[in-house]
Amino acid sequence: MEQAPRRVTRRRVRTRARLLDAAFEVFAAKGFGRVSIEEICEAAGFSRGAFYSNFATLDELFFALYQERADVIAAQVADALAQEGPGLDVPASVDRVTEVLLLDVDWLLVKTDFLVHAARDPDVARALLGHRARLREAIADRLSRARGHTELPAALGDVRGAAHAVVAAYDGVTTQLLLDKDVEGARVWLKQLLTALLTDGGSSPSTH
Amino acid sequence: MEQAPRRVTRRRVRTRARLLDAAFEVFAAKGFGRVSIEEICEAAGFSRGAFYSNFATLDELFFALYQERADVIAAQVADALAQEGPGLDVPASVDRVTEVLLLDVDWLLVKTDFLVHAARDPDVARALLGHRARLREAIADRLSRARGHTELPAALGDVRGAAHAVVAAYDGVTTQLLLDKDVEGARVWLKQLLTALLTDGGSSPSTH
DNA sequence: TGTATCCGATACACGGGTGTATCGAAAGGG
DNA sequence: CCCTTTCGATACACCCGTGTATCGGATACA
Repeated sequence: MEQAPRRVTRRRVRTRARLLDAAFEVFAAKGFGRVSIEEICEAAGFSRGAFYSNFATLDELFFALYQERADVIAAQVADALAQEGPGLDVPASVDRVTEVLLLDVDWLLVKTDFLVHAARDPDVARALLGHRARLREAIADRLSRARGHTELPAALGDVRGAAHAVVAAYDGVTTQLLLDKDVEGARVWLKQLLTALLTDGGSSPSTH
Repeated sequence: MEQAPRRVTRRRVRTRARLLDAAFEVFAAKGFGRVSIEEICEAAGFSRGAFYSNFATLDELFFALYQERADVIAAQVADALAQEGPGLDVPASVDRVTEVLLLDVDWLLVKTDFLVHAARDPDVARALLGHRARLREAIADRLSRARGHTELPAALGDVRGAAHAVVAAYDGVTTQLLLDKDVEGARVWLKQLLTALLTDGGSSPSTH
């Protein structure tokens, strides 16, 4: 298993990275499924030989691409959640997280392509589900640490239920954003939705 | 403009319908973008000539397919919302609507494909946005008719905001459903989310 | 039933993407 | 500084899907 190359190469990682970056651009522009291997190589300034030397199939590249970027985003979110001491109020965290998320529409496009892809491939679906589960867990942790400062409404059950709701709200807002491309609107709307879900009674922040 | 055929044909509509049905199956199975015109024709039992006689491009067929099915679903939802007199409580409507929605995972697959497609084509996006706006309007109507029986939490602003939230919740639940394929779970979860959003304080229905 | 029209099947030419095999050049160890 | 190893470019054979033009059978109307 794993016939590793003897010398751990160096330019290899560079070209691999360039391929992934180019793939991101092309995927965002045309959508996975309407993209050929050639296009990606051309965008990266390589020939197809470079591709086949680094990946076996387009799916494999797509998976690597998603994993890479998703990990970065996840780290950013974790950062935003972990900042400040164990017990700040939820609204502040909401603000900070919504600032981090929903930034890059291109990423959302690729992400949704990946979702659609995963929906038809059980293995990929498992991976994505795992990723989402980890995200929910981080959110649940944050929420439980905020207990006492802001009590959650009981409607969603325990903290994990609330985390689930947060993710659902995020996905819902994403869907609309993909169509109207209104990032700022999506941000305030997400903030509103989250505070409505997470704070009991949900005192409207825009009812000044 | 519109060079209409003299005689309004008859078998034409039959083959067109068969093509659309076949397209739905193939799209659901493989995803738009990984489907060739030939595949659809083969699945429908036709040759490519039939296709080009009825549609100019795959996109056109996809649009027609979406419009057709979406209209059916929209009518079903409107039905479910319009049933019973002007002022029943919201939870009952929630029950009935969640019963209608989230039934067919294949439809969700195609629908999401269409979303991804629309996200990259402004014209299609406009159409989809219009469809969603009409849906929100129907929901808002229903909610305003229920005023007094169940007061909404103020966090979402007016009734239109609440309708927006309902759609977002639906989209969010859909995303998860695409991955875990757990229709019953999604239904329960959507019901829970909606009641949490729409009833003040959101008394949990499972906290007997 | 005849007949003008329509519809879908067939044939053809073409472009483009795929995967593999081979080779020259870069990279890094000794 | 040489020399082995690795990487990516090039070339080749191939398949598949597209779009169009043409034709024969089906269809609807008189």
